[in-house]
Amino acid sequence: MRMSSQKSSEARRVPQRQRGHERVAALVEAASECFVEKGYEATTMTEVAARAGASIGSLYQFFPTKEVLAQALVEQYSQAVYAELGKLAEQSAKWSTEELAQRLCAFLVTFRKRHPAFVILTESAHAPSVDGLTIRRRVRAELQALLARRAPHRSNDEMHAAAVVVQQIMKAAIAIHTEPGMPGRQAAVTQLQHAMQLYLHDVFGG
Amino acid sequence: MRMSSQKSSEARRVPQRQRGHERVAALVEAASECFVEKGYEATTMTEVAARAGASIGSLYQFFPTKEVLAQALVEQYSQAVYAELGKLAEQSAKWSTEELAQRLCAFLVTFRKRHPAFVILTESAHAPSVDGLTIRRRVRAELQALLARRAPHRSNDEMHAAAVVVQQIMKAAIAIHTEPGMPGRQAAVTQLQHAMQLYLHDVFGG
Amino acid sequence: MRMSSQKSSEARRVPQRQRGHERVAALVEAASECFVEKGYEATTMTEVAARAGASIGSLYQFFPTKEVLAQALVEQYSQAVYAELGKLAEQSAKWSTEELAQRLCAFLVTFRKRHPAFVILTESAHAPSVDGLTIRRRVRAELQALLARRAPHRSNDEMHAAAVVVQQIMKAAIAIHTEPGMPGRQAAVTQLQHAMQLYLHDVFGG
Amino acid sequence: MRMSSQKSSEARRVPQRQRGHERVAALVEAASECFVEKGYEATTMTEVAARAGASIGSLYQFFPTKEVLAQALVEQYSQAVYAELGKLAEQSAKWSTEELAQRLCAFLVTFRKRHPAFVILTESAHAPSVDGLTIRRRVRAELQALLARRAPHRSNDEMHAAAVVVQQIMKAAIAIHTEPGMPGRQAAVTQLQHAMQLYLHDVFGG
DNA sequence: GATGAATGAGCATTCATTCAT
DNA sequence: GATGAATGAATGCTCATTCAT
Repeated sequence: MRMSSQKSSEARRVPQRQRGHERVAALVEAASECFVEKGYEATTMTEVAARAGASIGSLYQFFPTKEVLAQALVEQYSQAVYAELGKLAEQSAKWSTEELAQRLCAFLVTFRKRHPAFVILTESAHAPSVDGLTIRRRVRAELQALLARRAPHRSNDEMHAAAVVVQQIMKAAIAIHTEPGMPGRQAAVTQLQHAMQLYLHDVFGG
Repeated sequence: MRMSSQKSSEARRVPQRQRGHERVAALVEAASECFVEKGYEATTMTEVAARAGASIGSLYQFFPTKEVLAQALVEQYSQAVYAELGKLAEQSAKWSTEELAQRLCAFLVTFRKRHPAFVILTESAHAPSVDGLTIRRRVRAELQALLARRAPHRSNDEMHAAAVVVQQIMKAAIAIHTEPGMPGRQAAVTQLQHAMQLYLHDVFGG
Repeated sequence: MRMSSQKSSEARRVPQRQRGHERVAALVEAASECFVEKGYEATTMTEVAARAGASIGSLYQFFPTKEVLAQALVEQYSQAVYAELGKLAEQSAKWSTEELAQRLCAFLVTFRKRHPAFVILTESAHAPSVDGLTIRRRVRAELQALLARRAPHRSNDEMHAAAVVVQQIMKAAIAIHTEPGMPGRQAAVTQLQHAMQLYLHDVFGG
Repeated sequence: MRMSSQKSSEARRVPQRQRGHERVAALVEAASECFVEKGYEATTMTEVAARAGASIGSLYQFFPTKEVLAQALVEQYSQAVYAELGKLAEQSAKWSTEELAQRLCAFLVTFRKRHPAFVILTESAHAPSVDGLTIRRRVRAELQALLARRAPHRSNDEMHAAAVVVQQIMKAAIAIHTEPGMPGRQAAVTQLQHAMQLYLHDVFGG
């Protein structure tokens, strides 16, 4: 007796055997690599399968569409961001503004190192219907909550705007880390942190 | 005897007649629209030609590959950025730090409104071999020069780092302007300007 | 020692247990639905299995190919047609020509309502190698016998030709019943019966 | 200046050069053969192209979809049926009922010999969105008009029903002609004509 | 016997690019 | 120079069938 409706074009099929789980893991890993190296559009399902040591049919067994494949990755990663962001928020209470600025600037950079496909899939404007927007908003909401604890005297609207700014600076940190062959990269990172710190000071104290 | 007839197979052919210039203009315009609407990869040469009211053969007469077409667009636009950025630098001497911050945040946003394809082609990491990197560096250099006039006591390295930060904040402004359906967008923009101002104050005065 | 264990690789395996019979019944039922809804070619083994609540492997346990599956359906139904046609022939002795015409026109229509896959699989010229021809001939033979009782003075050849005509009119009845949204369908059916009656009169009496 | 909107998935592209017309003709011819031999679903675009001596890209240049290809065939043929049916109607006035019956039975059979794909594409229930229904209705309407001239005393509804019956008998003629290896085919055809004649007599005279 | 993962040839379709007219 | 037909490798995806567990 089945319950899940398998529309073949709806959701991914969930592996039910040991072998299946391993396959899916390899597939996801391979897909991640491909997306990072060549972007969503230029990644071919054939190559993903090949890189995972699977047949094309095997790939489609679990991910009925390239889009679903990308969504699965994003889903996986976005859960991780939320979780790690939550942890950051917890610890943030005991940090100085300077340390907070530093941690925030490092956050996405570090995350991207572990899950490189996340940022690529999320930012890519013309990628799939992977809803980067939804994720960005939720991240924003978490940041807003984090900041609000430190500036209880500010309105929600003020905190939202601040969260937007902080989020953009966090993204900027990635860009600086990512740009190939940038001279004085470390100094630039430090300056960005400094800018973040100045802004946070203003938000918390002003 | 023609002057400067470029025969290197990778360069676009320069139109020799009036009619040709109109053609090229229409082609470039059509390409720009397509790239904006669907991104580099998803844009087809056939559609560009069709939208310009030209035949596919005609398009290839002037732009021997899709990549060259994109590069032509970027070339055109990048000249414009440099020029406008130069003008900004000239005028910047008489502005308060606040006004400078505001102008910098508005700069790319305004530019993008006039030339939407520029940012798309430039940012898209996996698009063509359009060298966004070169452009980014030159823009950075211009910003560095602009900032250096106000902070003569700073070293070149310090100014480079500051230019990187400023550039990133300018890009952030685009992102905020571009995100669909963002609530409190105006407040966020204002906050970003504020962050820029705080940072510039520190750079100039500290 | 099993009796009649069919090992020829093209024959379906006969289920040995209670559970197996239920399975097969569900499978056949599901297949019937699929064939009716989407035709032979468009029906996938995977969907048949899913609709029967079975796994694809289970389906192949009993029906080694898609073709065998279709043949099993046709086999099942064709036995039923022969049987029902036999009953019709028995009763036909006591009917007026008018009533006979009416019954004949209704026969396939009624049968199709109970076993919709039969006609689809049988008529579809390019479907499987289901031998619709054989069935058509046997049905024809039964009709010929039925008619011959009423027209003993006619030769076999004459009766064969008449059976062909009657059979075609019976098929026509299905078409009229099946065409979607036909206006005045009832009147058309009545007219077809009338045509059948006129023809039978001629055959029997002329 | 173009006028026709080329939606690439909408309509077929019309050839504009000599070469193009030849290609299209060859393509259509090849498609017709394939559809006849294997039916709509089993026909592959690759084979159509190959049989026409064209590349697959060339085929898609003119027929953006397999469905459009089929529709083009049907369109072409249906215009021909209407025209020939019109001619038949004109001449029918001077025919005896017997001759009319004979001509009607022969009509589709003859047509099918010249355009074998027509019937296949039109009758195939699960083919494309080729609207066999629309064509069938229009043919029916023509038949109704033809019959109405001979039976002015009949109502429209009566004539419609009669047209349905006549059309079905015409289709039956095809079936009899088409069935492989039928013994006594000629006698059967004659009987079908006879049945048609009996029916027409009744309609016209009764 | 049941299950579901694995396979890969095959299909419709796309698109950058070339070339004859 | 312009036009549009030609090309074919490449892509996303399907599905009948096999097989290890």
